[in-house]
Amino acid sequence: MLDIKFIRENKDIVIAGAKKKRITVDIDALLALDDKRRVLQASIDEKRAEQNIASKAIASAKEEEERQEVISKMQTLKEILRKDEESLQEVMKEWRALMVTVPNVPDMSVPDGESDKDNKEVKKWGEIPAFGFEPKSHVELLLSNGMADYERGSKVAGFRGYFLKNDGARLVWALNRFVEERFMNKSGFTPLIVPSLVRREPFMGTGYLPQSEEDLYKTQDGDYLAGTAEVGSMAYYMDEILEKKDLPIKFFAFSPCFRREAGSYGKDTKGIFRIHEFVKYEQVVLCEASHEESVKYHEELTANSEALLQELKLPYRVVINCGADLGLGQVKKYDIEAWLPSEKQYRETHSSSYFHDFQTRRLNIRYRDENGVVRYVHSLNNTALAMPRILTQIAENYQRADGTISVPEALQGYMGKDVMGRVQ
RNA sequence: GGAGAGGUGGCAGAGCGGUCGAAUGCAGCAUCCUGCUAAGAUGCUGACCGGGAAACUGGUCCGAGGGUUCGAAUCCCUCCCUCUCCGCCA
Repeated sequence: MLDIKFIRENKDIVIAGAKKKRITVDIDALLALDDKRRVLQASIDEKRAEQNIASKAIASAKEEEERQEVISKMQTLKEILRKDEESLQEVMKEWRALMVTVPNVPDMSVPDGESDKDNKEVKKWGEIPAFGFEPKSHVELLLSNGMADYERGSKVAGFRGYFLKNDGARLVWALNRFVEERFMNKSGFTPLIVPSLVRREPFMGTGYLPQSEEDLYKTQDGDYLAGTAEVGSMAYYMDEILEKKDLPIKFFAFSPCFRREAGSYGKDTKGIFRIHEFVKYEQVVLCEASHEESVKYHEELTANSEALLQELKLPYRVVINCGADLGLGQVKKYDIEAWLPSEKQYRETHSSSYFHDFQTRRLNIRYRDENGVVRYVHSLNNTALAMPRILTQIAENYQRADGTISVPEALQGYMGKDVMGRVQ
C-alpha cells in the first residue's frame, strides 16, 4: 500500500507507474474520494471538539438547569454527527477498496514491456553444455533413472502430483544440506522455519490478497496455504516497532509451499517444473527505510543466489523483469534463470525483489530511527533454493550419454557418489 | 471435541460511565551527582489523521465491529485472537 499523501503529491508518478505495470487503476477517482474524506473528517473533528467541551461542562455543571440545557443541545449535535459519520463510513469503504489496488511505483531501471518476453537480460554466467548426443528432458531423465514417479504421483496427489524416489529424493536431501551449510556460514542470516498454514492478514500484508485469491489454497477455517515462506516470515514482525540497531533483519527461511497455478493450466504440465507442492528456502530482509539500503540488499540477495548456481556450475542469466511482469508491490525484480537444455532456454530458478515500504505499511512493521521517529521498514526477498525445481536443471545439464546423471561436484560429498540414476 | 480465563502504551500492569491518553513499575532519553563503570537524584518520553513556517493546536486510538448514553477503556451484542485444564495425537 502506498501512502495516500504520496499519491496526492505525486499523482503523475503513480499513474505512470501503474501504466508501466499494465495495471488499471483510477487515481483521479481515488483522489476525488480522498477530498471528500478529508472534508468529512474535518467536519467531524470540529463537532467532536464541541462535544468534548460540552461534555466537560456537563460534568462540572453546578446547577441542574444549566446541565439539562447543554445536554439537550448535544442531543441535536449528535444527530448531525451521526449523519456525517455514516457518510464518512461509506466513503472510507470505497477509499480502502481503491487503495489496495494502487500498485507500487517501479524503479527507473525497470524496462517497459508487455510480458516476461520483454524482460531484459543483464548478466550471463557459465558455458552452455554441448552434448555429443540429443539431450533428454528432465521429465524423461528423472523417470528413466528411477528418480521420480509421475504416474503414481497423480494417482495419489492428482494433477501435477509427483513422488521423488531413490536418487531423486537423495538429491533433494543433499541440496538441503548444501544450501543450509552455505547460509549457516553467512553472517547475519537467522535460520527460520516458517508456517505455511497462515491467516488472512499476512497475505493481505504481503500483497497476495485480495488480488490473487484464486492462486491460493484455502482451508475450511478460512486460513490459506502459503506459496512461499515470504508470507510467514514477513509477517513475523507484524504490528511491531523495531529498534534501528536491530536492522537489517535477515531471515534464511524454510517452508513447504503450495500453489494452485490457477492461471497456468496449459504450462509445464509434465515433470516437476511447475507443481502444486514443493519446498523452498527463502531469503527475507527488513532494512532501514532508504532506497540505497534497499538497492544494496537487493544486489546482495541476488549475489547470494548466483553464488549457489555458480557452485552447482549451472549456466544462468539474470534478467530485470519488465513493468508488466512485476507484482503489485514490487519496485524492481531480478529473475535468475538457469539453462534448460531440452528447451534450449533459460528457466526461472530464483526471483529477487524489493518493495520499499509497500508491504510493511500493510503489515504495520516499523522502527525507530536515530531521531526517535517511527518509520516503516523496507522489505525484500529472494529465493535461496527451491526444490525440486532445481532438479530439472541439474538433471538436464549433468546428463551423460548413457542416460545417467553426474552429481555436481559441490554435492558429491552429500550424495556420497558422483553419478546418479539407473536404479529402477 | 469439552470446560474455563483473558485481550489496556516499547514491556509489565492498574482503572471498570464524566476531571482517563490512561496510575504505577520497568525500559528509553536528557541533565545532575560520583576517579571510571555501576548505583542514585530530577525531568522528559505513545501512535495515527488534520491545521500551522514554527511554537503550538483540533481529532482519533484501551483486540475488531456494532449498540446504549449528552458522554464509553468502563455497560450490552457480534466477531476475531490468546492462554489454562481435560480428551485425542505426530
